[in-house]
Amino acid sequence: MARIKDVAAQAGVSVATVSRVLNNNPSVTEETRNRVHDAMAALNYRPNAVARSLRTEATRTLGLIIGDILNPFFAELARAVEDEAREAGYTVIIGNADERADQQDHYVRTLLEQRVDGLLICPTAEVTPLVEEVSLGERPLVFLDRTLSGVEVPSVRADGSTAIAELVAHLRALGHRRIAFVSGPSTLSTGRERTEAFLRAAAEHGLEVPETYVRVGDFRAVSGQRITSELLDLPEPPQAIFLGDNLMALGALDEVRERGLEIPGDVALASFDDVPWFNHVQPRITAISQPTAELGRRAVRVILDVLSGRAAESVVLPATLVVRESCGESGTWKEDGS
Amino acid sequence: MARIKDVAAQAGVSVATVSRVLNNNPSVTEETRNRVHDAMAALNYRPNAVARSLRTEATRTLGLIIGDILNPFFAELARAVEDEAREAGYTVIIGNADERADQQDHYVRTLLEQRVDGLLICPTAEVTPLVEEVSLGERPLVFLDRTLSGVEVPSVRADGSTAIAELVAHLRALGHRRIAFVSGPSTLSTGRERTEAFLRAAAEHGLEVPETYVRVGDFRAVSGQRITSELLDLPEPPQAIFLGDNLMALGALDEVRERGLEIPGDVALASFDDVPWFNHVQPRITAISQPTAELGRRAVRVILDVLSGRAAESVVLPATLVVRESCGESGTWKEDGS
DNA sequence: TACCCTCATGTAACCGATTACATGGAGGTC
DNA sequence: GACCTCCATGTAATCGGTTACATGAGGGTA
Repeated sequence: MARIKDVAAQAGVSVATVSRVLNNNPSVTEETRNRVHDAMAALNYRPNAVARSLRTEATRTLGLIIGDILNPFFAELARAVEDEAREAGYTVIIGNADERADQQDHYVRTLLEQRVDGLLICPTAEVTPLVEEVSLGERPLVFLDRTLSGVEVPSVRADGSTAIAELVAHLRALGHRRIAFVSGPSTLSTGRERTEAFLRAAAEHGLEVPETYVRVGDFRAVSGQRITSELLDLPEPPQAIFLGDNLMALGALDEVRERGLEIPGDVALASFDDVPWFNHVQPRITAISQPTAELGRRAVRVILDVLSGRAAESVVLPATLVVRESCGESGTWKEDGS
Repeated sequence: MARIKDVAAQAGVSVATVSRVLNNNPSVTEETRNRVHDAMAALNYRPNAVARSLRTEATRTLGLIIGDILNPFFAELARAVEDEAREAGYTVIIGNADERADQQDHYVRTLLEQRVDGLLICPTAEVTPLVEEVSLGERPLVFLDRTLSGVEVPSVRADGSTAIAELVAHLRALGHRRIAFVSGPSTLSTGRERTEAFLRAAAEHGLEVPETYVRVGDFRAVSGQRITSELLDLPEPPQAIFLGDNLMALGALDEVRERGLEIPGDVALASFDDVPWFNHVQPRITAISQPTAELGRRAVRVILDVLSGRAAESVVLPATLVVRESCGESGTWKEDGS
């Protein structure tokens, strides 16, 4: 493979001049520039980004660690991150942590060794020593979608409080009084905050929420299914179940269907995370929609801010309620555009 | 950030010894090894993969270029590629070509500059000069899911012929005689071969397929919707529509629903690419399922074979028909496990 | 004691770029 | 013509590892 030295020889100039052409340094004559370009074309030259990175101490690469690319929420996030990064001239390396702390750490380590310029992490529930250590400033780091309590890192996420209050009001208006909530792990902001918002809204509507109605899942489908099963087996099962993410909603849907129950007649369902297929099932699933793509794009901008020496400001964007049919029919819904 | 030199100084050895410890060279004394490990821990040393790659001319990184990570088929493919690569000690960089040749080329160029050890490409319809050039052997290259006519590159893909024949038989058994097929671009194996298999199967069942029933889409939802609309507007619309991938099926589903038509009563639908949500819509969509994850894993193994000097053998795995309800009810179906 | 072998470790070249600094030719001024 | 300035280009150090080869201590043998 041709190196800069070969191009220089072919063009009859020094390697410095070729490097200047590569980096669009204006102090190269038009004529020399052309000769160099011709030489590059003739030799089919491809600059070696590895060598460049070693010298410049910058890889123009970002690392992104997500729960699982098979989860449509993370897929959309990843897509947005990649789009925004590409526009800024960066490449993204994605790691699937699979909601496991050890695999998350594997990718953190690998990406740091690869010297990514910045790291975007959707952290798992557990605060690992490695993540804590990196949060001290080893590399620019931004938490995406979730924050970890006790770890000071700029974050980009959605706030669902208002939307959750709207959802509770919606359920209440449809006559549901016994509402259960399946949250994510309490160490994650997405678990803790959503639970608090739910309980607050329920209290405001004078709804009593027994402890058995507030459950903790792990953001995976099986836990949604298991917990739904347990809820439906209660002596007094809930009239509505609100799932903390789309995968647990999928599990809940399966469980309800397996039991031959009707939605929303026998039990109403709602979910955090609006994903495309919610709009294609019968009945369509009422959900709280996060500005997913925007979260991804903003996260990249925050990292780029840090990289260019600006201060990093955390970003919180509002989530919105998208009313469909899975909680019941009513004349009061808003129409959903899609 | 600590360098190997710092570790060497701290441990009172030379950089060569530290390097030997890093690479598990057995000729280092137990005692020295421990001293070096202690020094690494004390300095929080992280080996610089960029420097290592420059010297060893290997990055232990693979490039994967897919149509779009938002397409569940590609997401599953990417996930499998990443899992298999990780197990072999490789990192994967994913690029979304968005079914656009220019963006595909952007990633091919970028990944080559990053010196990925191998490239897995799900090629877009157009054979670009760049891809052709790379196919000549610049880097190990494997085509995934699709092949390009006229480009000699090992490939890993599914063969749907048998499953398509089964699908046509299934449709025929349910009484459908007018069957339309929406294929992908004819320059792609996934377009060409599926069309041929469909026409052959139709002929075997004595079905006449007018030209207006064989359409070419672009593997995106809008084209599925548009073509479905055109098909339904024909003086003699088809009784069943078979879509060449899951996104076009999504578009078709939307179009049928918008017109208030019943599936399968007014029109039957079937799709290539089985994706999870096909099993959660009403009626559940009959589809041809590819061994997606296996395709991804095998592709990585083929690339690793090439990297270790072994001969690369193309892999073709069979796709299978998964009968559900979107083509009609009948006592003769096979049950689908999920 | 002389010689050789083994083996843990050290020295230094190298990978392919970037870039601070050096160089020297062209052109301007007096 | 002497001198200065400007600027296009060249020279060589550098980034942080790996590794071929050198080295020298220690042990075995005659």
